[in-house]
Amino acid sequence: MGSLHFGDFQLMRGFPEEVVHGGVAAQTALVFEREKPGKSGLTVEPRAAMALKSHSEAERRRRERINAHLSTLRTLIPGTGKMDKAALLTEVISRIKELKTSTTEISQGVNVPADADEVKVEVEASLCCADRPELLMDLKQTLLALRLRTVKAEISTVGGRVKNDIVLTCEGGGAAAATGEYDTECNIFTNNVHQALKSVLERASSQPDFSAGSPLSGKRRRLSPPSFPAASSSP
Amino acid sequence: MGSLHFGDFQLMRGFPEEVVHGGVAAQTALVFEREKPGKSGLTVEPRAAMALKSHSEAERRRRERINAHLSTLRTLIPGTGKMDKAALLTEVISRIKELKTSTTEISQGVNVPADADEVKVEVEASLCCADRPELLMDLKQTLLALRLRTVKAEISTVGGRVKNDIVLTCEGGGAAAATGEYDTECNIFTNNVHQALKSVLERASSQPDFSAGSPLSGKRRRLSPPSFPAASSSP
DNA sequence: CTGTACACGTGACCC
DNA sequence: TGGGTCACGTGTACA
Repeated sequence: MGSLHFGDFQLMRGFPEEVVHGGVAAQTALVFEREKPGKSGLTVEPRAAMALKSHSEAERRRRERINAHLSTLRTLIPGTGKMDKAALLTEVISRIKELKTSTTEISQGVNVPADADEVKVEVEASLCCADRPELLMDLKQTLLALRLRTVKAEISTVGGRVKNDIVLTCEGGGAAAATGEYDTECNIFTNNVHQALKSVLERASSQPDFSAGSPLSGKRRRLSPPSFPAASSSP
Repeated sequence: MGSLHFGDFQLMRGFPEEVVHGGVAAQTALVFEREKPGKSGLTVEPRAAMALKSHSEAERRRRERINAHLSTLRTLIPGTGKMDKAALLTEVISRIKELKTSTTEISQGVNVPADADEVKVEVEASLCCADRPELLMDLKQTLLALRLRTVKAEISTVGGRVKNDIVLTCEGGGAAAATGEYDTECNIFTNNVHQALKSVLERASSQPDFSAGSPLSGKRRRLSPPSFPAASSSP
């Protein structure tokens, strides 16, 4: 699938392919036209000519297949439309490498056993509501008041709505997870986190809407905006 | 990099390439060797022969470049060592497609904002230790005793060591996240989870080893460590 | 005029 | 023995 709908970059490199087909090399092949019947009663030259013709046709099919695959590769990787064959393949291998590393990074990110025994407990919270100008600041200060440390944060907005995915630990909980400090520091109800986030939600609802007339019906993603993981706040 | 150390599948298809180089077509090119100086004082046939030779050489370099890239693609995708060129390209485009879809799936997995306001709080715990036969059963019962519900679990083992990544909520916490039930049910210290997992760890350590000699000395990566920009410690 | 890039046909090779 | 694949040299177009 998806092989012939492309721009036919390398097939139309001059003539409409029939003219090329009866080109120079084909004529040199027809130069051997003689009258010499084979010993088996069958003329051998027409057979040889037919074999040669089918041979060249098979080769032409092979080239078409390969070039069709190259064209689909061009559609898969953006920006390679007018590239060289070799440059296209270079881009292909770089894409495969970076995609492979990114997938393995993500999937085995927290998935490889460490060499030391350890126990880690984190709180993963997500808040989804309509976007407000001061939402991020409010959220940040609320979490700060709970003495929680932000390990990871991911924010995405679509159609005026925002979703914040946060991973939290208690202060110093990362390194102290295997020690006794963790136990004394991390006495926070998940309850507390939940209630705090609900308070953020309520405060946001009591204020005027951020995007009044939102003309965005199309999808629009926004990954990790520069504002959220701001560490230092009001001292 | 990484182009000539491969098995040289298509370059060694018969002769050692020097014999091929002086093959049939090259001899037919040398047939035009005559003595006929051009009117500008310079002989034209040797020039044409040289141009033709450099042309074929350039074409040969181009083929080598493309085939080198194809060889690196063979090294990148396992199992394509003895494949056709077209089959190799087919495998390449399928790999690119699946890698692309998997990355987008992972990255946008929990990333789309929901249509209703909601707050969700989960506990994400990970336990990393040497593998034991009864470890899983112990872990399961321990979490059950805490009235926690396992939302997601990921277990990976390497070299006799095991890592369990678990995402937990209180019983019925998933649907009741936006209601008041959640608050009354989910009064569990993350502390408690941590201590319970530590007890599992201690029970595992007091029992005979599962795989005696663990030969793991290779490097192992661990992404997303608690190295995120830490919020200011003391307000 | 000099490269560079592409498609083509052809000989050799392997099932 | 054909059908399939490969590398090669060549003709041709474009910069």
